[in-house]
Amino acid sequence: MSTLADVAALATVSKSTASRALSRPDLVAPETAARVRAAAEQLGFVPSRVASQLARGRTGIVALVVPTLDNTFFTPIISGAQARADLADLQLTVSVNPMEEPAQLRAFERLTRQVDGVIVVAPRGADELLQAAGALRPTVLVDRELAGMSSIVADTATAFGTLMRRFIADGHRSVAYIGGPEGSWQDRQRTRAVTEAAQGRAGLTVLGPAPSTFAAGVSSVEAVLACGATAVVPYATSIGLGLVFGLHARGIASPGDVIVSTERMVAEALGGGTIPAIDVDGEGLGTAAMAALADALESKGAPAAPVRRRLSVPVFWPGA
Amino acid sequence: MSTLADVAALATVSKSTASRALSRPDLVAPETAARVRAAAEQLGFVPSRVASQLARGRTGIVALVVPTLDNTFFTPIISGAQARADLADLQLTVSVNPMEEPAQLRAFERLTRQVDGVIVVAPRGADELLQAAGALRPTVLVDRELAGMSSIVADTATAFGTLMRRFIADGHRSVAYIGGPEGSWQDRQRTRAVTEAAQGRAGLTVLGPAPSTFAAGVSSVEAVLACGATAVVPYATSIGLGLVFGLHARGIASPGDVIVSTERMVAEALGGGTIPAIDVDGEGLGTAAMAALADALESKGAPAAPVRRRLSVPVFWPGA
DNA sequence: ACCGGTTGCGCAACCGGTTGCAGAACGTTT
DNA sequence: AAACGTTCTGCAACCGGTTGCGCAACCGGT
Repeated sequence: MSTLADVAALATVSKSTASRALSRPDLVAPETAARVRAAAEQLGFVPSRVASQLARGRTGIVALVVPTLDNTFFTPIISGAQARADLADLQLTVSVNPMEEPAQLRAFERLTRQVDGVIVVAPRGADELLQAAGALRPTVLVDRELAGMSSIVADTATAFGTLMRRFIADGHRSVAYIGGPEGSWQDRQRTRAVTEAAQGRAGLTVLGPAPSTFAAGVSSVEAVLACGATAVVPYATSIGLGLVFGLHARGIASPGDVIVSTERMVAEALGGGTIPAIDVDGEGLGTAAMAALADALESKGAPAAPVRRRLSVPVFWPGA
Repeated sequence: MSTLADVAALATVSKSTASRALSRPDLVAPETAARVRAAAEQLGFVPSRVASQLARGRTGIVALVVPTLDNTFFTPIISGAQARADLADLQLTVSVNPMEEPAQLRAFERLTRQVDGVIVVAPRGADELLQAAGALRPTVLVDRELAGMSSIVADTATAFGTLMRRFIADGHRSVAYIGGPEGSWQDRQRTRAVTEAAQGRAGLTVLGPAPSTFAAGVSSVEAVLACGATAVVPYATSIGLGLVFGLHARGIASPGDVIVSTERMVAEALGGGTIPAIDVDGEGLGTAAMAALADALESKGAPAAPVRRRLSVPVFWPGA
């Protein structure tokens, strides 16, 4: 393992010059920079992150907190954040933490002290916990908005409203919305949106709350049939998938007798263009969040005003 | 942010004594240790990980490399590893990297140098890449075996063989195995196992290779019907789920006309005890791998012989 | 020839812990 | 009482980069 000192010696310059040549080449003579670079190359020099972290007083690590990995909604967010982190030369560490109980908050605090900034995906965590979290380090919330904090959310509420209006325009008179987990921020937004859209134009049944699982979808078949809905908008992809499965298992055609909106990719696999779908760009959420965080870390001087972005969510309609 | 020096000053001891009092209390007088601890407490002292990493020459970070997060097979592994890492006081950083192309190997190497050890889940990566990886740092392979390297694998091959034998015993005369992604190590094991199990006892059609996706499952319906199989063992849960969907969509009952084995949880949701299933303990893989790695890191002196564990995979049969 | 202004580089002091080594203080053995 | 062994503590040198500051060389301008 060669160190900066080795490189400096080989290039016959001082450690300081070597350091500058590698990290801020504009501060040294081009010829010198080249010599140092060549020396580094020759020795296979890899700067020690730890040492530079210590010297700079920054870890260069950011944490991404997700409530669980069992939900395919979160994983693309991770990928997106990861990609963007690489760009900003930040190390990403993923931590699974629902942020719902005090013990989890403690774990979160321990984590937080070791990193420069945090991205938190906490659909259900308590407001106060999140607020406390944000006080410690620059923080970006994903898919949730909170006064005074930066956030990146997918505007699924609007998309759900659109779906609802389209269903009604298509002649559906009884529509169901299957709500998400208890306490979900997004669920509140979506419920509001679908309610407003249906207002006086069609019968809307709000089912749930339900966990975002396949099983929950399967077992919601009863309720859906009971309320006589001919179109269903489920909170989560997995719920929708379960529901369609449950319907099929009963010999009910979907799409056909009952139509269930879902997420783009799944709609493709299920019906190839015959099913209404929305396209939530999970990776986009991740990259946007990481970008916002990187910006916040950049402008270390000024605390920077909270960023608040809503990513629009396209709706795909059969035949459109 | 108070430092060790502050603590030492408050406790009127030297930095070295303060350090020892906190990390190796047996080396100082009990009374001193208590005083230092009190001082640390009073100042809310949190030792800087970075500083101690630099001094010790160990980062205390381990990396877990997974090929993708889009596959629910990998996520429990992460959770398991995470939990076990906490126990060993190791930071876990998850990196998404299929380890298939040279560029990815370079990224991997960069990552590797920053950590104490690595857990690699690379179902498809080339042997040489993995071997090269292992040379750099203590490495544990998951779900793949390679000469000279530690590995933890789920013994799905045996489980798949059992499924096959059961199907045959149940009277199925034409059975299909839907293979996994090209180059998958596990796929080779499983193909061998099912082939041996079917040997001369029933017609076996090996389909695939196919990516481990829902869509691939849906589009494998044709092939399954074409070969006249009445029982199917799919490589991945997602493939099986897609297949069942596809069958239902065509009005073919499953279970009924065609039976598809799957993973425990899914079987539960799909048919509640009517479908043969295996139960791969993903978390178990993760914890076992992390445990093995932690051990290897502990015994830094001796390189420690490679550990090779196979976790047995239970098979659930309807009515059993 | 003299001067203010770049430009490029090196010295040395950091960042915040860890640890080998030596010495002080005290107890034990002969 | 001398010699020796423990136990505890402090000094100072690390780990490997980063950066403020000062100095020398060199620039064109007058």
